[in-house]
Amino acid sequence: MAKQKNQKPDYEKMLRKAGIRITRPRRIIVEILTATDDHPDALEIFRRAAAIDSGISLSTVYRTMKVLEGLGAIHRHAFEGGPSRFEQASGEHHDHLIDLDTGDVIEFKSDRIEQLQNEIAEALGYDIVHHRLELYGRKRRGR
Amino acid sequence: MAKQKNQKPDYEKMLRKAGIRITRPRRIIVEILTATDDHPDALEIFRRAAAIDSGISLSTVYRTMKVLEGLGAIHRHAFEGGPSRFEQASGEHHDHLIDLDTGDVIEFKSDRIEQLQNEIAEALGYDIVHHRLELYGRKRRGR
DNA sequence: CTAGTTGCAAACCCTTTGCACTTCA
DNA sequence: TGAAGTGCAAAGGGTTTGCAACTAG
Repeated sequence: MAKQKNQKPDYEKMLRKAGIRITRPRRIIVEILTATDDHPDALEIFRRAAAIDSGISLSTVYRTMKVLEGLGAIHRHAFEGGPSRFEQASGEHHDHLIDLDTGDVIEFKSDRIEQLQNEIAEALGYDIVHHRLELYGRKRRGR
Repeated sequence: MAKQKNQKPDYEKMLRKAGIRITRPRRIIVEILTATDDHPDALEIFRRAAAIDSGISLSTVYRTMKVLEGLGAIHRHAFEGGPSRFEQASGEHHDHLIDLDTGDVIEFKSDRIEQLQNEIAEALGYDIVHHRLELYGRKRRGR
C-alpha cells in the first residue's frame, strides 16, 4: 500500500469511536474537509456544504468544527485580521507562511526552529504547550 | 545620560509631529502606556484611564490605540482567545511567551530564529513583511 | 424510543462607526 | 473659529447558544 505524503484522517471512524453520531450534515462537512487541501474558514465550508445540501446551517458547521477540533482531527488557525481557518490534522506539525496578497497559506517546517523554541522556553522555565509561528509576506518580485 | 534598556517613546512629541492633537483623553491614555510594562487590552486601559478621568470612553481608547499604532508607537498583539493587547513600541523586536495559567507575557528574542525565518521565506520565494511567533506554555513545575 | 443533533434566531464579545456636541491650536 | 476629537448608542463581524423540532442508533 502506497504511503501517502499526507495521511487524511478517517473522520467517520474517529467520530464513531468517540461515540459521536454521524449525521447527514456531519457527513457532508467531513466529506468537504477530506476533499480540500486549503485552509477554508467556517463560512467557506458552509458554502461548500450548502451546495451539496442547502439545509445545512452555519451553526452546524461551527459546532462540527468544534467537535472535530476536540477530537484532534482538525486544527484551527486564527491568522491575522480574519476569521478562523481550518485544516485537517493530517501529517506532522508545521507552521505557516501567509501570502498577504492572496491569503494563500504555505506550510513549512523547521526542526531547527522548533528546537530553538524549546531551548528558549527551557531557559525561561516554561514547558511549551503549543506555539504559533506565522510568517506574513509577499511573493518576491523576480527583479 | 544613562541609556535605558527600554527607551519609551515620547508619545506627545510623536503626536505633535504627526499633527495630531493632544487632548485630555489622549494625554491620559499615553500616560498610562508610559507607566506600564505589561500588555493590557483596551478594556484594561479604559479602566485605568477611567480611574483618572471617569469621562473617558472606551471608543476613545480604541481610537487612540489605532492612532498610536499607525504612528508605530505601539504594537497590537492578538494572542489566542482574547482581545487585542497592546505594548509600547520601545526597544527592539521580540517575540512572546504567554503563560497559559496567568496570561502573563514574557518577551524574548532569538536572532537565530529570525534568521531561519528569513531563510525559509527566501527558499519559498517570499519576502517577509512581518511575523508572529508565540509560545504558549506553563511554568515548569520544579520537580 | 430517546438522547444527541439540528436550524433558527437571538445573544455574545470585541471593535468600529455615525452623529451631534466639545475642544484644541 | 473650525477642523479634529469626543461620548454615546447603535451597528458590525465572527462565533456561540437556547430552544423546539428532528433523527440516528
